[in-house]
Amino acid sequence: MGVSATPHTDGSTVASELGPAPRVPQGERSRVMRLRLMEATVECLVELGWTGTTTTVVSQRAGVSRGAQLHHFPSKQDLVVAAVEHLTERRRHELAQSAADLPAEGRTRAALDLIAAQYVSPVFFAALELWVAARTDAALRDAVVPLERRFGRDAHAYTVALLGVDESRGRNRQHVQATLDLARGLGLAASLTDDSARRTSILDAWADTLDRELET
Amino acid sequence: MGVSATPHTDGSTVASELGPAPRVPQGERSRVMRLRLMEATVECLVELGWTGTTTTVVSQRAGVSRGAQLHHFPSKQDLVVAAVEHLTERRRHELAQSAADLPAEGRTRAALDLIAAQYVSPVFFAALELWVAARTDAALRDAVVPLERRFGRDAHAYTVALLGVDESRGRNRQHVQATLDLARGLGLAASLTDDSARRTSILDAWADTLDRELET
DNA sequence: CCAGAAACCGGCAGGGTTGACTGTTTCTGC
DNA sequence: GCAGAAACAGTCAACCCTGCCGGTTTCTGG
Repeated sequence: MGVSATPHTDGSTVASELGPAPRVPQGERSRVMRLRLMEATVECLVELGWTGTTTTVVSQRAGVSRGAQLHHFPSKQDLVVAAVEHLTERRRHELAQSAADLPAEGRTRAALDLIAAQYVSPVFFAALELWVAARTDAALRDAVVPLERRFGRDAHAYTVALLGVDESRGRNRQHVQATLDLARGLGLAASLTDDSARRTSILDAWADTLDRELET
Repeated sequence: MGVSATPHTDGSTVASELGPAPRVPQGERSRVMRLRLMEATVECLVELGWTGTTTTVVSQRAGVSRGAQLHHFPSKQDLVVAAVEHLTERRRHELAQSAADLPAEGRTRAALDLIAAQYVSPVFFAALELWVAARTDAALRDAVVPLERRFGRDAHAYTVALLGVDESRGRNRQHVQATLDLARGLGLAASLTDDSARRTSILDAWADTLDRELET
């Protein structure tokens, strides 16, 4: 056979050759692999939905062999639960990050935009897939409910801070919760059709309402 | 419930036995079969979710042979699309039916209960499954979007009538839409955990707000 | 340097879903 | 009453998803 070209390395260059062994510690390799798989899972949820998120597709998209995948996540349950936790962390992170400084003028309206943005985003759509799938999947539900509860608390606290309201006064607490539930409803609507104009109009009115209804 | 008819056999009963030919016209038989299949599809969506709604399970639940099912709905697409239309009709029907007479006292709050009830119900959960699945399924989306749009219009008109508002005034239109989106968000939340107490509290506050914000 | 462990690989079997196919029964029009 | 059409029944092949398996490579501790 052609002894000639095509030695595996083909790096027929001089000597040095790079240390053939990058020498990556196992803990790090494992961490990266798991992260890649969880990220790919979330991507699949966004683009293909819950039904389209199969272990095979996830491993392909992550560029991970099926064997390696099964090594890190023995069952699909394990993978999905890890992905849910990962996703929740991402949502909480995006939440904290978006706490930009708001203008004094029209602060409420600007805050509503920040909040609504959390619910009109790929990350929310992925969570929505999990949320709906969990309704009829006991195991998934057990994983989703507590995480969502925690996220809900964070979102609530975040909204309170953004709007600068005193929760103990009047019905401020209810108004904040209504704001979040409204945002969820708007996000759900946005998942099928782009209705940003309608949404803007509703939020405009809602901001004025809040300014009148919130007790300071 | 009790699936009546099932005239199979095993009726080892006495004599008379069969009225030899019930003589049911084909059009009627076909209509009944299709209806049974569509109903079973909706039931499966509610209880098993989109993923669990397989053609096999549907045919079993409907008490229809696989052959007959495939005769009426050649592909799963056909079945689901028909079920979506059927479901939309049911939703519109429930809508119209629930227009009970409201007390003059606390009319707004009572109206909100009627509206919210539309979004905290098995029928809504079935629609939710379809809604979410349609996000990543082009064919399903084409079937769902126009129907949902029409239902949205009906729901809007219904809400306007219930609340007795003049849409042309001020931001009444936005407030009505916000009410519906809020209801959607509450329904979504209710699909995972029973939070009726929280929901009641929010609606209480929202009723008062509406009474103040709606321009007469 | 060398066991042993962990990470990684690709193929395979079992189970399930879909839709097509061949018959059989029931109705319709003449 | 009789063809022909529609409704109905049950099975089968192709396909996909999941999880397991033996084997290989890479790292870790001594």
